[in-house]
Amino acid sequence: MPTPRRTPLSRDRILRAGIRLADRQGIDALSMRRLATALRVEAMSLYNHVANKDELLDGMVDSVIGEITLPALGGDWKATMRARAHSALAVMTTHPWAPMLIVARITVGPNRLRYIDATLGALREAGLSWAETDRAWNTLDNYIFGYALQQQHFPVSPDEYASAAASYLPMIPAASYPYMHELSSKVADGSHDGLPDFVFGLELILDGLDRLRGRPWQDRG
Amino acid sequence: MPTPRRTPLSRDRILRAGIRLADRQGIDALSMRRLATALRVEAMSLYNHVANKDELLDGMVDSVIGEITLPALGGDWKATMRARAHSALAVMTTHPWAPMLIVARITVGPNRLRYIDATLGALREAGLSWAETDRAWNTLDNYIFGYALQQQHFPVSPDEYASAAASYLPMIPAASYPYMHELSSKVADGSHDGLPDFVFGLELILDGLDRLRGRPWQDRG
DNA sequence: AGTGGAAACATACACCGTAAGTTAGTGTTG
DNA sequence: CAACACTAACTTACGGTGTATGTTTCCACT
Repeated sequence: MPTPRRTPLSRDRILRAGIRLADRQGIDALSMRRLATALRVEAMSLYNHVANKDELLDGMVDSVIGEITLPALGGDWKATMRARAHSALAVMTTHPWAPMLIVARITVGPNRLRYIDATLGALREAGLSWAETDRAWNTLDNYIFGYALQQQHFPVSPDEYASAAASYLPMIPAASYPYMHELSSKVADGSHDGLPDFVFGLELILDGLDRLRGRPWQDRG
Repeated sequence: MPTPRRTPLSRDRILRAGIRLADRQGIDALSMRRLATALRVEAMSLYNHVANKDELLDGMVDSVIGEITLPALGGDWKATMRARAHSALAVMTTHPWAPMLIVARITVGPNRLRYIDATLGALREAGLSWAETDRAWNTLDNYIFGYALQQQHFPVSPDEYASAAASYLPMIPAASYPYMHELSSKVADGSHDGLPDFVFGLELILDGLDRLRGRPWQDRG
């Protein structure tokens, strides 16, 4: 027997397998038994490395947050925050189950701490007060993860969006829902794409922060 | 036997009981069996009125959305949208389980349709193009529900926030997380409340939309 | 060679959503 | 009034869940 017949389990191996499984089969498919099977092991063996399922999910979340490229200090703050937002969204797109868990459990792992710290740094060095930095960070992340959630659960894919709008149109009578009806019509006939637009809200917020930044001195701490 | 010994079930009674149960015990406590028990009935009887648990949740969600006061047409658009946002947040605070379900399942009931339609109307009549209206609505709702989610899962209550920050401080060494550490210090010593601030991001977005609105004509449809 | 401890396995429990089948009560019709 | 159809309740059962508890295997060290 040259190779050990049992490759040993480890917390890291479990986390990676969990992420893989959730990526491929969806978060609902991630049960302790199924994850164990994927690792060719019995369910209870996992408990030697993670306390329980919640801790497993926390670990997966923090690992995924680690994939987001950290904002760097010293450059143009707006470009930095823009890049951070797009990186976060990209990671959330690769792991569609992640945003829900991120907002559902606040527990912070080391990666999340690092992520928050770098964000605070970029905003603070951009000239915002501490209070403004705190609020700016929250506003950005609320928007980013809110967008990721909405995008993830969208029922139709972008390319079939127009045809979907056309087929839903009868269920939105103009008499009851005039604006909804007209907007859907525009999507159906192609005069408006109707696609979710991450950039729109992001730039709105960034511009708003910029105006705040350029404001004359007042309650700054 | 003057009164019927069994008060008949109904979809509406089930929905209301579900909302009550979720409000009081949390959404995890809402199982078909427990809900049935609360209604003094067997679990399977519920299936005569709702197709399955998902449909039950959809009904609860749409009912809750119906509690949000609809934006009215004709007034100051900004005040209207501000009121809408605060009403939505208030409803999400009364039913803390709701925002998660709202973003998790896109299915639209009549109340949600009405809610969206009124929102589109207010924005459209404020002078935004259809594309801008669509994007503005999404930006606002991403922020509102993102905020509600974050607020709901916050681990400590506002009044013990400062003391919580003080106790967490040792876990955030200044060497590893300088900005996070300093921000937490400011919360601990009371020089920054650190509380989530709904208004900050909301007004940022509303101001941004206002600037868009006053912009010279271009791609407007 | 023997032994201690880590980590795997096995069993069991209470709970979940719901398919399928059965029974009770009520309103309609002959 | 009797017979019936329908609705909506109940009962049972199945395969799944997270995990507490107890047992066994195997490796690394003396």
